[in-house]
Amino acid sequence: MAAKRSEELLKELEHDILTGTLTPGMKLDEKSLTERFNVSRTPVREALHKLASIGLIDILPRRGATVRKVGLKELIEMFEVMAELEGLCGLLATQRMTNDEVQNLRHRHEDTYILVENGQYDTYYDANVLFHECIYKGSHNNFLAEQTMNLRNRVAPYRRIQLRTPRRLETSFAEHEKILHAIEARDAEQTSELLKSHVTVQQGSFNNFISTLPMDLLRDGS
Amino acid sequence: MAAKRSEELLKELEHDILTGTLTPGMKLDEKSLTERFNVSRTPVREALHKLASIGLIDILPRRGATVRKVGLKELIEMFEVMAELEGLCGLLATQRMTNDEVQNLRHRHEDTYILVENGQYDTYYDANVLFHECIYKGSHNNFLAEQTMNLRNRVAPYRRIQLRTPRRLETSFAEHEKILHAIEARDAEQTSELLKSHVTVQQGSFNNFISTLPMDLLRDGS
DNA sequence: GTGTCACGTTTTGTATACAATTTTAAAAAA
DNA sequence: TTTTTTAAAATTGTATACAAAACGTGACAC
Repeated sequence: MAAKRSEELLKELEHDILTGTLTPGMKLDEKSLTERFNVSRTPVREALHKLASIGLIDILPRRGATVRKVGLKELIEMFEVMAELEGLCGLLATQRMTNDEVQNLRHRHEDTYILVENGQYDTYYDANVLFHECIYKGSHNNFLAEQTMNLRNRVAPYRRIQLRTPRRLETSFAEHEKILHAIEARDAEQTSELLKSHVTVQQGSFNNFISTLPMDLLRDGS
Repeated sequence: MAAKRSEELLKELEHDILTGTLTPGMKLDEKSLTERFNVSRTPVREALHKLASIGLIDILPRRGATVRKVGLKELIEMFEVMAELEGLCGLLATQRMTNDEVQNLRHRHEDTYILVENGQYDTYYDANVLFHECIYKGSHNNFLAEQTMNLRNRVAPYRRIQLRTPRRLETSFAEHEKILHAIEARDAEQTSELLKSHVTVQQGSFNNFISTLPMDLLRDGS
């Protein structure tokens, strides 16, 4: 897109936020970043502004940038939208995926079984992302796929928390199996419903998710 | 958000694109903009980058910025997502709007009747936007409302074209009446369905919309 | 006449200098 | 001790200067 250097910064900072190296609330002052990346303030500012418009950081006039803290209300709102987009992806994917694509998805799914058995949380998390991205792309609606991934990234800092919930992996794997089954049966409506609930409530309830969130990651007054 | 000056530029340029003063494909070179707004290149570049991340313009490395030309395929994809978001807004709004909010919406709707009778296209267009924004906000999901408005803005340059389709105003007004009726009846499912179809196919068919699009607004190969 | 290469111009990407505002810190007064 | 004021320091917003890459023009060769 834009400059080469500023694009690198963007990717790196985005990665840091998504993986939790930079947690919500942290300050990002320009000077430190210029030193860290050995560039001038100009590309740093461009990267920051891009992050801001993606929604990953907040920039207040004359007060610098901070990793975005999302209020509880907004987080719930985001999941509400996320569920709908994910459901639409599933609906369209079920109608539009070729048999080859479905088969590919099944293989990808079955390959993750070993990770569940060994309890490899981090690796499973990445594989999980890929599984869902396969469905996004399966919708054959590129714009939708990108929007959904963007939103997924935006809530990622908060999802990673709930990684180590007991039996989380087994539950996720079982739900994936059901979703895959619905796709193979070409039951679009059921795929959509399964995905909508899979996104947020995963296993038990949304309450579990909320309860396990460290409060300091949320905006004050939540 | 960011700087005061660059924020003004952003708004003004966005307005120009949304109203059609700047049409898809036009080049936006930095020098002209610095002269037009009497500022240096720095705020100009910031505004351009923001527009790029909103999706209204394209920035190619070392090749400048152009008002975004959306391919036909992508345009269809965007409307597919738009319909879903609009439908979700309607679904939630029907469940969550207070009686006062519904009443307010009805008044707003009835006020537009005079515009239909007089064939005041431009004024009706604005009123139409407000009507829909009322529903967005009625979802009581601020994040969803913003996302929907953003997407609406992104396709706005292409919607404005079809303004003068014969009997477009009457049809739109009648559909609004039906939507409003479903909301008043608290029939969330019907509201959602009505809105989904209202967004795109308006009156006859999506084909009509596609057919009336000036081809030079679309990317090559569409 | 057409195609290609070279040079000059234009435009973008980056760095740095300057201006303005906010934060902080300390000092003075209550 | 606490609060308020004030000034210095640090940080952000803007402008300009410099570097590098792309575009256009023109000349030369075929």
